[in-house]
Amino acid sequence: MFSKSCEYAIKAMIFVAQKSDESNRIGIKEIAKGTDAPEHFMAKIMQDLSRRRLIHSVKGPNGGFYMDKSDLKNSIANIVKAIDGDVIYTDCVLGLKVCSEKNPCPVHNEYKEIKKNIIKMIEKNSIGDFKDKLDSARYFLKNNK
Amino acid sequence: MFSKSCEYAIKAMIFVAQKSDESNRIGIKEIAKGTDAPEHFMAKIMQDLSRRRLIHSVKGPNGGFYMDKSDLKNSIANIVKAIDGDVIYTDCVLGLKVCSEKNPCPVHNEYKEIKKNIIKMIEKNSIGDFKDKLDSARYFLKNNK
DNA sequence: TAAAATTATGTTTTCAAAATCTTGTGAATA
DNA sequence: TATTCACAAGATTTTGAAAACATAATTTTA
Ligand code: FES
Ligand code: FES
Repeated sequence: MFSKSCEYAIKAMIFVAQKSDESNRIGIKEIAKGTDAPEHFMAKIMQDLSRRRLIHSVKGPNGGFYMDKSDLKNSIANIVKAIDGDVIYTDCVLGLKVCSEKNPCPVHNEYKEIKKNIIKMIEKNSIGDFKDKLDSARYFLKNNK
Repeated sequence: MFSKSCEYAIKAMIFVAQKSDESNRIGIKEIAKGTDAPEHFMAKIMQDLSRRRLIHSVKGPNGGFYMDKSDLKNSIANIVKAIDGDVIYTDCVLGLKVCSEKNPCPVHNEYKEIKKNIIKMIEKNSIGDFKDKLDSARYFLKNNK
């Protein structure tokens, strides 16, 4: 559904949202550990997110990543679009070039509703909402060992 | 959502269902053309489907692939399971090792419902149903040019 | 023997991951 | 105050593996 990069990106965003604030940044190593992601690969993803201004970063000693109030308002959809583009919005489940009413694949009508729900899922919840969820300690970003 | 192989497999099954019967087989070339798939890649997929008895094949002159009555009863889910395994049934949308109620990712509850619908979509419709849809000529296996 | 699937093997492309090099920043210090 | 140094992100390149696609040889059978 999402690319590996995108999965890591979402987890990283939620992780940073929970663990950091304006004056308390968090480094790439911790982010990688906290999300079960390979460090170098995660570093690259964080660059993308930062370049696209979905997250703030500070270089140098005591530097790291953090999210401010407005960052917390971003939806999962914004992350997905930044990393994977709009494939989720335009893809046909059977791989036709475009998904459309004019040239629908046999599964189109069934899939249409599912797609709607997927989009709702990623658009209605903001990073901030997920931060709260994680705080409640009933949700996880990695498997318990 | 599905692998490329799986997309091709589903299209091929629907195509053969529509175009063939017991005494009227259809060759790999036609299947590839009719589904916009690379011929040799599709050949391999057809082998898989045939080995797993989701479709019948006959070698030699006038040979080819065809589906009998019982083949038509297969659901899309059977194809998906044959090609992609059960990832659709077990995967976590954020890539956790396992999707479970005990160790849910932040999106688990939202995704749970979507997953249910996806499974319903692939289980409730049989290949035969899609054959009828295609016959109605309002659905397509490839893009109109 | 010719037509067709089957099998085996090879190549290319894409994606995930790792490594390395560059740039910017804060703090110590002379 | 200017210099330097270490720390941390940013950017680029390389490697690895898997998926997608292609070629060729083999078997089966009308
Ligand atoms: S055309 Fe296939 S999902 Fe819309
Ligand atoms: S744990 Fe992530 S979808 Fe169920």
